[in-house]
Amino acid sequence: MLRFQRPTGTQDILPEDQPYWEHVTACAVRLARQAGFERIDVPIFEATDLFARGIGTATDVVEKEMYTFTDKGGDSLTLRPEFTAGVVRAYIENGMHVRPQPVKLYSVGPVFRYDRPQAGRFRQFHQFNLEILGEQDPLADLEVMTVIWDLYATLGFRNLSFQLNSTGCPRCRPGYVEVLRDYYWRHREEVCDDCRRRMERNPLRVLDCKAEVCQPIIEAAPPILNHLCDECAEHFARLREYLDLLGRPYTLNHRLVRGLDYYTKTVFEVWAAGIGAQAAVCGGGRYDGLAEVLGGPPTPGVGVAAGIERIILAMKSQGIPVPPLPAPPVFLAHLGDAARREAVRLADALRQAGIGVWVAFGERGLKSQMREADKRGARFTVILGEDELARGVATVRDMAASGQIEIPLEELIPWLRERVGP
RNA sequence: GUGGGUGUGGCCUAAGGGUUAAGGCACCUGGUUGUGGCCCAGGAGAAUGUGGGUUCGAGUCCCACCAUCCACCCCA
Repeated sequence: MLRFQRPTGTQDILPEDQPYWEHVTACAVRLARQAGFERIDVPIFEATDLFARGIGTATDVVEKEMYTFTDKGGDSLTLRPEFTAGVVRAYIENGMHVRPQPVKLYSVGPVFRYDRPQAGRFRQFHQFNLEILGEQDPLADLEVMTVIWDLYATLGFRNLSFQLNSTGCPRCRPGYVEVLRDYYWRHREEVCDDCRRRMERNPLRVLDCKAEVCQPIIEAAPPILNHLCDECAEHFARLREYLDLLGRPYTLNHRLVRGLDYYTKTVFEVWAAGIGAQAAVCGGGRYDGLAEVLGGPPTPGVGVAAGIERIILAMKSQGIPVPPLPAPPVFLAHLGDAARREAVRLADALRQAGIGVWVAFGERGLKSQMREADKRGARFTVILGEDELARGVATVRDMAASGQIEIPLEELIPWLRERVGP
């Protein structure tokens, strides 16, 4: 009977899964750097109010998914449910508006949401995050999209679906919301209870409703794209023009509205098949009003967050392979006290020389040590016994070829370095 | 927060209400002096999620709780 187990919705990422994590994050970081993004690390917890104001009090994330606690000083803190609010806070707090604009930042790490876990959904999960701050050019929108796009392509994905929409800005959205309200008012008897409530609190979200009865209503609803102001329409048109220029296929989805309040203009998600009902592997968009809401100078911004667990799930489901992590190529077996002392010295010298070594522990028979060498996947097993010691040599066995030769101890390092060296 | 499925060694699986809960994988040790994989032998490892109840008797039936999985909601 286990005394302790991991908290609900968390997971242990075991060694056998690490090749996926290593590969995904390494690819993501490489692509981000290549496009000029610099790394920023922000705290895992922040003032609760930062998220409440940044994400929006009417959102599910803030209403019911935050891990909030009071610390010993009486401050209300919250484990970050996303990166953007913290990154924008850091931009403001560190006066990054005086740097050459825009500032392009990436982050990787855990985020936390109190949800009921299910396939592809966890309470602690990990995101790879990109933000471009201080730039209103739709080229910035394009760039976060293409870096993410290239990440999926580099990883080897096929059949991903890019969903794109524009949700307007404070100038045009209120007008559209009115049009939508009128429309829903006329259909108030036909839509679900949730949507009647949504019309009051968070009108755009009705477009996202999955209820059967609402589907025909949504289909016939006035699309927001017909109600964008000139600026938003122009922005969206240029973004689409660039996407077409690059030949990046996407699906216009006028129902895509996103759960966070801060989005303006561009919103997008990428969906993957085969990972359960939670198909979104990333989501993002533009948030031109966020910096001001957080007390900073007016600063346009656009960003994206990719869920690493979901990427890995989708890779496994699609059978996408990842390179193995390097393990020590040399296993050092020893027999007897004197040989063990020499083995300790030798292992130290090999590692100093940059050669990875696994040294056998304990006093065991050679058979046992050979079995271990095999399981550890060593390319060479170096055997040091009394015999070898007396003659100043080591037996080196090539595990795959099943052949072995003796090498004088003083030649061992160069001999191995030549074959497995750094 | 709601609904459904599932809980037997580390993992997978067996046990028609009736002996000391069986097997496979993995793990460890041997199979002549110091040699891995295949094979063989042996070993260690579980009071069957927890607590009640029904019964002469419960891994098996009932209830509750917990955990987990899937789905709703929402999202990464």
